[in-house]
Amino acid sequence: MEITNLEVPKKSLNFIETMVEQDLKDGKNGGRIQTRFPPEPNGYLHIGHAKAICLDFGIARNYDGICNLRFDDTNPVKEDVEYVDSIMDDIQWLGYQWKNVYYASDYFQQLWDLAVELIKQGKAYVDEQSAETIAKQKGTPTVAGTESPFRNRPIEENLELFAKMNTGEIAEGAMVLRAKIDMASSNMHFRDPIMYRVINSHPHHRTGWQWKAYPMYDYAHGQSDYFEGVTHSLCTLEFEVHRPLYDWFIDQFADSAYRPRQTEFNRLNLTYTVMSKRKMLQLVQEKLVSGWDDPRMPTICGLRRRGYSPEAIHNFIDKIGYTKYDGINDIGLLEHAARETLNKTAQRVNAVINPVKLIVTNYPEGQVELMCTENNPEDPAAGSREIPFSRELYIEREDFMEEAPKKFFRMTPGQEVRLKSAYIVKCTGCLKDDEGNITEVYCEYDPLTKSGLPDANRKVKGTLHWVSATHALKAEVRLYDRLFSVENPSADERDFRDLLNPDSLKVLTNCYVEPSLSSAKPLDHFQFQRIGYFNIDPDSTSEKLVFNRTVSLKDSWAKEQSR
RNA sequence: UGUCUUAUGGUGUAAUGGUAGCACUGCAGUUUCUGGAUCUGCCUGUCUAGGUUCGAAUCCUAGUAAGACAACCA
Repeated sequence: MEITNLEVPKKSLNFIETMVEQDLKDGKNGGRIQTRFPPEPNGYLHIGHAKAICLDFGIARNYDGICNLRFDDTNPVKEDVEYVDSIMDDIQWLGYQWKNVYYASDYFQQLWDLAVELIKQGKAYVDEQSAETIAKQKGTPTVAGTESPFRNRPIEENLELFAKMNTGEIAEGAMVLRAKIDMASSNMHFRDPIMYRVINSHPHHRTGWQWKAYPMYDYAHGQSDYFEGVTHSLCTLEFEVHRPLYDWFIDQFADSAYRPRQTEFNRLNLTYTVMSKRKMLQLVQEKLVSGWDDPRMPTICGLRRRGYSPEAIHNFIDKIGYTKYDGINDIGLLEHAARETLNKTAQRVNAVINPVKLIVTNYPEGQVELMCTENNPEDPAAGSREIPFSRELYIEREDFMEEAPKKFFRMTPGQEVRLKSAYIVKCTGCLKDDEGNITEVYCEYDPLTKSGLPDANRKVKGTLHWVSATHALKAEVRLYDRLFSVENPSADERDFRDLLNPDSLKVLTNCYVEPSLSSAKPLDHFQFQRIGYFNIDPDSTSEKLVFNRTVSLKDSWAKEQSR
């Protein structure tokens, strides 16, 4: 008998999926589903874009549709090919493939022709007023605007001037083309919006100096959607007020029942993070971070370098959902998604990041034993490996206390602890230098408690990680923490640069890791046992290993201590 | 004194007129050769006031609060 998955609860749909399914049911647009991801190539993609990418590409994937990548490159002043390449890399790294790559600049001629058409219909005009005057005439949300004196100039004159706007004869800022709609509209975007402006100071990254007049977003975006056959144009909430204009432009030219439809969802806000391109660019340019891929940045490349896997990011995006409520997500949820994903996949290794020497005084000098240890207790298929044990080891400095509180289950004189995958040892004391710093810790091992032997099953409160002093590899470890010290930097009145967390990066240069790590490659991720998840930084070389901390393990002892 | 949008535990998100659920966080416990992970339990919520209905988080009205919109940016 066929077993159905009746017990598996159906994941509830978000409001956009609900709409898509309804459209499909209604046979809208011939049952076609087409989305697009429309970045402007003026910056690197961040986790907020990942949310949009997962929606745009995910809808297409789940409903048998297509998703195109379209660069919204209508402003040559800000855009650059550098960004085009990184954007494509990041999308693919997230696991998506577009059907086609398009550029709004592909449509410059088509858009131009349509604008000419609009002028001929008397629905657009060339305005010669300054930007300031136009802004002043726009009125305010509660006060109607006033009409431009150029609003009713003859169609022939408009056509002539519009042509000149693109030849270089007209100075930048001297003229614009405006749609003639309604200067008294309660929607500010209807007060004769600008369709074209002159830019002749910058070449376009694809069309060079060919165009001098460039279309504005409201005109270009919707028409591009229309040209391509987009059915669902998904964007963030701040474009809600633009939607009537989006529809207006399409209504001017549509020649069939097909209509792209814009739907807005909430953008991603994260605590202890800024998500604005402008602020991120400032952090990079002012060298407050090491670059767009600084592991503290919320950029996709930053998260990648930090050690986040695409799965971890998908896991996070799945948890936060899509709604119309503009809230702020706890970055702890992103960190949780990383732990949850990495826990199942990360190879466990021993690394001591703040070392103190531990000498097993009754262990034969010169002897080395290879201890067998699991690669990942969460994944039996991950197998096991051997790690060398010897008389002189390194353990974490914090794992020893000369005078310890009752609940300290680690190394302290007279107390037994387990050295993971090796022996149970009893601490016998320590050596201090003249200033009272602990330089060596001593213990004795019980040969009958080697892992795997019956006596090893003895209950011991604490288990410590360790590396063999002579076999360990020296490494640099970069401990990253939240970039900002306040929960919502964007809502803070102070300059966001004054809100940076001074402890967001700590570099530890005197660390030791187990020898198996010699073959690790950049971006390989690991769990440093009892410490956290780490990956290999691209700066790493075979002479000098460099690790980044992705996220720490939950630490209930630290919590206990901070009470 | 405009237009548009939103309001469910501390945070995010479900419930599509019919028992307010899930995740994160927090707390307590279980278990453990990672003070991790696992497992269990607990705390905490429908903005307010009316209305429609046998029945409202859901529909209607009015308030309140929050956000977006007045770039030759996207």
